[in-house]
Amino acid sequence: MSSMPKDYKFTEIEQKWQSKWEEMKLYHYDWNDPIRESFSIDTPPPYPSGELHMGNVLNWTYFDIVARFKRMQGYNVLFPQGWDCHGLGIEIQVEKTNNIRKRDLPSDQFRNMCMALVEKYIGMMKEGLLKLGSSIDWTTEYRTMDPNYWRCTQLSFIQLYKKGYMYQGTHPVNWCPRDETAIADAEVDHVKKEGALQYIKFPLSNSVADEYLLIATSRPEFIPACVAVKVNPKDERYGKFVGRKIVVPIVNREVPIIADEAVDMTFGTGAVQICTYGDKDDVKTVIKHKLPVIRLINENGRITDEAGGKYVGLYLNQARTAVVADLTQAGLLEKTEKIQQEVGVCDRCKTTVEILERKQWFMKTMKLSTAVEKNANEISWYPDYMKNRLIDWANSLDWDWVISRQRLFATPIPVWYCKDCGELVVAEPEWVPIDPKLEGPRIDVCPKCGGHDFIGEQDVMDTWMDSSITCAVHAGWPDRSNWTRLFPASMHPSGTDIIRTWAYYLMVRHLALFDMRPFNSVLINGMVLGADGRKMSKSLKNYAAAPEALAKNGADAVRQWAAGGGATGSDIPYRIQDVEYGKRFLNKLWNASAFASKLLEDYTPQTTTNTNDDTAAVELQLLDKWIISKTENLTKKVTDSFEKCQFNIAVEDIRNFTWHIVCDYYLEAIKDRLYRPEIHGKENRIAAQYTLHKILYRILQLFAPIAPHLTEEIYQHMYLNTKNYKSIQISKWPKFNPDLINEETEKQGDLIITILGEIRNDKAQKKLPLNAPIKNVIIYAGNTETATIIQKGTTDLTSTLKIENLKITPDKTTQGRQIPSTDVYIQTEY
RNA sequence: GGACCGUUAGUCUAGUUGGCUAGGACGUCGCCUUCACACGGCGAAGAUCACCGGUUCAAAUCCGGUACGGUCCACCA
Repeated sequence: MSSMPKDYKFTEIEQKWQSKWEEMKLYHYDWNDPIRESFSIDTPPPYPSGELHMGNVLNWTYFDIVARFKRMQGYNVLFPQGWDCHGLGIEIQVEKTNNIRKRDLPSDQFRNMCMALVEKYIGMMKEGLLKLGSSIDWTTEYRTMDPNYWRCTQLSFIQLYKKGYMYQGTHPVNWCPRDETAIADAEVDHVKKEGALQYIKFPLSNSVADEYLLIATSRPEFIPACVAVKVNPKDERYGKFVGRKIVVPIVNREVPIIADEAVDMTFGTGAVQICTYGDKDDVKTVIKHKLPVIRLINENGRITDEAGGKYVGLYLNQARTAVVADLTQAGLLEKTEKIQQEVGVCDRCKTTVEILERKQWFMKTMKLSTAVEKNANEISWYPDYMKNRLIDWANSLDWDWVISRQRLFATPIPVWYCKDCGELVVAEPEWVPIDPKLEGPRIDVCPKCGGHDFIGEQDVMDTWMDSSITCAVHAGWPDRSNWTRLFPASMHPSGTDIIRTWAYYLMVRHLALFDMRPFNSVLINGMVLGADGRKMSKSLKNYAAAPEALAKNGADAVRQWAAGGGATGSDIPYRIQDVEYGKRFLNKLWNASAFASKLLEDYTPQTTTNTNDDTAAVELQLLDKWIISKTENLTKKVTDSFEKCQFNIAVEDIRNFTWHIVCDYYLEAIKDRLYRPEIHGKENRIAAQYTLHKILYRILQLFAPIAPHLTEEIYQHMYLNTKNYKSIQISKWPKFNPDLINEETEKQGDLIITILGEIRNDKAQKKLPLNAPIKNVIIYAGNTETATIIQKGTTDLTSTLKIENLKITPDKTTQGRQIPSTDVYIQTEY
């Protein structure tokens, strides 16, 4: 036992332990341990986007608590850390900060700029994770832009190609005209926008009476690409026209009028133009009715030669103005209405997404939906109801996953095309990592035509292709022969917002690659909101910077907010008061420990590493047994809460018990026994010391996963000599001991505590200090049994309350202060 | 429009299998400088547990409905 300084200086102490833990290699996964069971966390590699944010703090606190808890339970814990580097976000930022467009400079130069920015961001985020005290095994650190990770991603592509999961096709895809790339459904955001609904006359062909249909559309610029008009066959107005032809204005092309029951008769005019492609519904209609496709726009959102006529080269919004003007002039525009519409925008650059048909690479994911649902139902979800998000998403998809992107900073698709015959050459596993834009295939001639020249694939892979194989990569695939012992991962942590991407893509990739699910449980975190309950954003002025919060309050305080701020999976606001409360609790625990360490200076406990094997050498008092019983109950509750990832319950129980039961009552009650053994007896003093020593250690252990730094510091001062663990972080998690639970003792102790509180209350009402002496106290127990119980607390009552004469009688009375819902009455005389 | 979640004191929240005299925090008010801690202690006020109905000896808790809020998804041409 070494003496503890008066104040807890979190800045110094947290930093000290962060580097000491690293020196001790405390968090390294032991790849060669054949005995201990492994527990692996599929740490989602974050997208380096700048400084660590509060959302990261929440996530990493969650699974760091799990990692520390599991480690103490004796598991060989794998807590890896990677960085998901590629992506449109970085490309856009590099363009913005350097004021360039990526296609204006050599691709490798642009990619180097991206890598430099990513490295800068990784540095910032890593510093944040270290300050948070995350027990990451840094020997596992990787970047998805590293050649070795490219190799994994490309290898998985080759294997999936060989298994028939990867194919090329010309299917309409979501297209961002600004970034000139295809994007997945999951990358499309929907925003509300004010739009105009134009009512346009489409003349019927071969009509003697100049009949026309009125078409309502919010996208008149698509008229040149109109391939049909659809109506609901049940619609009395139009049913009779089905099968006839109609003339598309401006281009004067005849198109069929088709029947489709999906048409909403109440919206607009009930007659809809089908254009290739104005929206996703058009795509479905074209496929269903086998309609021709007229390509209206090209990759950068301009009108094509193919369809454009006089509008060639215009951007869509320019074309709209021109088309509307032309329609007005022709007298075909009947009216314009304002409407609220929702449009899809690119989630990175917010440009309106268009639908474009272009050759792309796809992964056959649709056929895995049943398997996704089955596996989602078989794994554990914390909280359970979140599994619906994955199942619903899998079942709602309209088409396969577009895995190709037309970008630069990404993993290349390892394929080539024969210049002569177009034959596809896919890389062999031993060729990767490889960039087909820079290198040719490692064959001499085209296997089909014998040609010598090849063109490398220009498209690259979706970033999710990198990050959706983490479970296998973390486990050691493809290099470690025994990687399957860490697969599936024990736990995959995910945010509510990325279930449909991360959890889904992990699921389909691993199912397709290995016919195995990637993880056995999912831990869900909610979003971090501003203190006002709204989404945290710099523009709303409710943004809290994580590095600042950590520097100001320390990791252990911020971690308490993250763990205790709300139920697992629910969104939690960042409330400063919560952090400050956490800070005050640390202070309380520190002071209580410093106090205890003084009182325990002359106490020599048995040296043991078995938490359940120490026994008191002396007879314990009622309150000693009472607090030990309560501590066991707490142990059970906290262990259960951690098992179920209910961190908020664990935090609250530990704090309330420590602060309001141990400090406010138990510590107050035993003070006099500890101070004055000459009055209360040496045995009584040792009993209190034994109990205090035991319960404080227990509290530190239970709290260690949440506040690792403070608990470590106290442990090192007070318990290192007797407990034989070099760190509390690897001490053996306490096992709940039902033998130490005694409900009768707890009830009796509670009665003593209630009496204590009642007499304190009496002093308060008489406006006396709590240490004011009381001359006489008579407790009327009401019966002999109760009197005997209260008798057991005599020492603690008299010493805590400074009672000079305490008389306990089994007599009944109704005079004085009643202990609520009992027959016990108290009379005091000062 | 669909799915999921929520609605508990001025504010935030706990209450997982129905037994609660509804727990805690922040804030408010009063008292106490007490020999670990004023970053403290003791105490007070403050809640018809959104609303309506049902099941039950018993409902904040279970069931049905309504209203409001949130999140995700899908969407109207």
